[in-house]
Amino acid sequence: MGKTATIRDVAQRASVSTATVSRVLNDDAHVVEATRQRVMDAIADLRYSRNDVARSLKTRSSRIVGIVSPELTNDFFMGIANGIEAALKKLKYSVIICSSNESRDEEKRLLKVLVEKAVDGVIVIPASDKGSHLKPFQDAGMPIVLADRLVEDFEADAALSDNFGGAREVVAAFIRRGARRIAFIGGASRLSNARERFEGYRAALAEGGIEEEPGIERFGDFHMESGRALMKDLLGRENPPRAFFIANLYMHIGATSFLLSLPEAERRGIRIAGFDSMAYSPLLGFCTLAVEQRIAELGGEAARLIMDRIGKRDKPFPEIVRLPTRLVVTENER
Amino acid sequence: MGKTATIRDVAQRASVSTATVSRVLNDDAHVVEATRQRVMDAIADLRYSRNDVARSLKTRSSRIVGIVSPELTNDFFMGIANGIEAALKKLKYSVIICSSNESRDEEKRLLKVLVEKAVDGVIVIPASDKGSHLKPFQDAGMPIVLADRLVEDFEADAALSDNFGGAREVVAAFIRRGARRIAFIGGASRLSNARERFEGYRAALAEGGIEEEPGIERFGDFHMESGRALMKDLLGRENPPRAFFIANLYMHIGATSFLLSLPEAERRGIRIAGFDSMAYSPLLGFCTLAVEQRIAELGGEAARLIMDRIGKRDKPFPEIVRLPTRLVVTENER
DNA sequence: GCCGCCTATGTAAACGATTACATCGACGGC
DNA sequence: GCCGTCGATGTAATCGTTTACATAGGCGGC
Repeated sequence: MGKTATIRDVAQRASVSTATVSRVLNDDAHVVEATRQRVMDAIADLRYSRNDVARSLKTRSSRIVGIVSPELTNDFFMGIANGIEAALKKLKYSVIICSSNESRDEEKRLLKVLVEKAVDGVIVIPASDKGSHLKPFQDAGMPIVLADRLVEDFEADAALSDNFGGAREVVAAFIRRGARRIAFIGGASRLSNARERFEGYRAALAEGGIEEEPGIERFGDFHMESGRALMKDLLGRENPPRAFFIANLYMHIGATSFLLSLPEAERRGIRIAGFDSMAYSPLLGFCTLAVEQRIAELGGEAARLIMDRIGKRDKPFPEIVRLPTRLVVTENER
Repeated sequence: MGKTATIRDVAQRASVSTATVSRVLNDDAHVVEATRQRVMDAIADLRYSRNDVARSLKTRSSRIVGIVSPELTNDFFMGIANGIEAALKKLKYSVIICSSNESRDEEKRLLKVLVEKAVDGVIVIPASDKGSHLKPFQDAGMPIVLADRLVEDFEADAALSDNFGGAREVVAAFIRRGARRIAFIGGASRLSNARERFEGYRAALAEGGIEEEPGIERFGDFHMESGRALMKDLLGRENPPRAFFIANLYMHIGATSFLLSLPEAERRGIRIAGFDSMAYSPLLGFCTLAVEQRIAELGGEAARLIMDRIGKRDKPFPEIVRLPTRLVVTENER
């Protein structure tokens, strides 16, 4: 198990200089076919594999983009990561995916690590509604792109879903299908996309001529437990609603699991319009409508944005991309 | 936006040599407190950040471990990745997570990329039951650890669940709770963990004095669609079983979603024992029992194995770790 | 007071690639 | 036949660290 071969070994074996080897490695023109072939043979013989670390040092480009996600075990975030990875693969870029565990401090620490690793850029799915801790990195020249949501005190390119439009569309469709009194369950309105979805809901109500009823609007935190608690809460009040718009998938799961714990009679006739659908959505028995985000495309756009920003670091203004959502009539309704 | 500061700039500003700066950066002893302080100040003043690429080049260690997973959008695999990341973080290691998209060729390509990136080791969750394409990398000196399952034609350290024991335990419990005629739905028996789970099921039947009935044993491919189809198939036969052991979560979801599409009367009394549980498991309404894998620990063990292997590359034999599972009585049963 | 040793620090050579610049033929135009 | 040009290849500096080795005080023992 000798040391791995270097470009010098290859050069020697092919009787050329390292410059020439490097040229064939990088598909440079200006190298005649015969030479190229000799080099290729030497590479194969020696099982040479280029050392990208050395390459990165010299070229000051690691061809790596960092992704910081609040969680790893979340199909929505990983769907975005997937979209990013697929898009970047074509450009021979790789991706380092890190979990901030929904902590702002960890997010900051990860940025520091990624800077040390000399990634060419970072795509952040923010863990909170704050962004000030990202600023120093951006100021130091690190390209940063936001995905899924915006944050306070920080401006950057961003790839987002049209949360407002999606919510409005699904609630409007819900109304067309006869729902009148529609409760809202969603994330804290301090978070950009939660707020946008809530506003979309309100817009649809207004356009449908339905009076808003603040008593049946509940805000939680994007987690199952929260969805479960809010559903319980709403059903526990006097004259409970029977139709719900639940603006987040995990809250939707939690709410549904609460419904399943009720006696058959109590839950009959309950209908839900949701946001997002995933592999396990067929299990969401009360769901009749949902809007899907174009998750992979969202990742693809984030990838495009980061590459643009890497390419020309002084693009004047942040570019915000809004992806349309898609209305889905759930099978469950039939 | 000047160039970022280097160790030389820091050295100059602190009036020491680069060697000394490097020493304080690496917590080397042999540097007196006053000097250390001066260096720290210079680092802060210049907002110096170490260039890990150069460090890696010199030390021949990138402090990065690659993870190759068949999918990103899969909470089970990402749970493992999470466990790995958490364990490695303590050792100042980072992680590159890549998706092989369940393709062996892509798996191979990723290994090549990771070798170029000079990762210190790779943890592979195999995309198939074949492993021969991993051998050349191992032979070339790359530490490789398997997670979740074993493969043919390739020997390496591995972190696995006790699939046999887990399946046996849950099926035995199922029998104790009155199930007699238990159908099997699982992955192709060519895959190591699918086979092990099937054998666990058979063992439990044998121990419970229940005769095996090959007609109600079905093998699919670990996906929702497959679970759905097999459930449909089993229920479509004459004298269909009412109790099922479904040896994989996604098949379980698929099977459940088929049940939900049936009229109430037809699905009444059906009971399922499952493998794994996740955030959305409360939605699996027919499930009464499940075994949980210790997913995070599995990742932690994989991390330990890879670090061991990185430390002493010539450990004689592959080490196989089997993690116990945990029986869970599902809320749904109450 | 000298010697040896130990501790803090400096010097400079790597690590393995890329690439600006130099070189060297060959070839075509006149 | 000479010169200019251009295409293929080589030479060697460089990227930012780490680290083996050198050095230089300082101090204790005798």
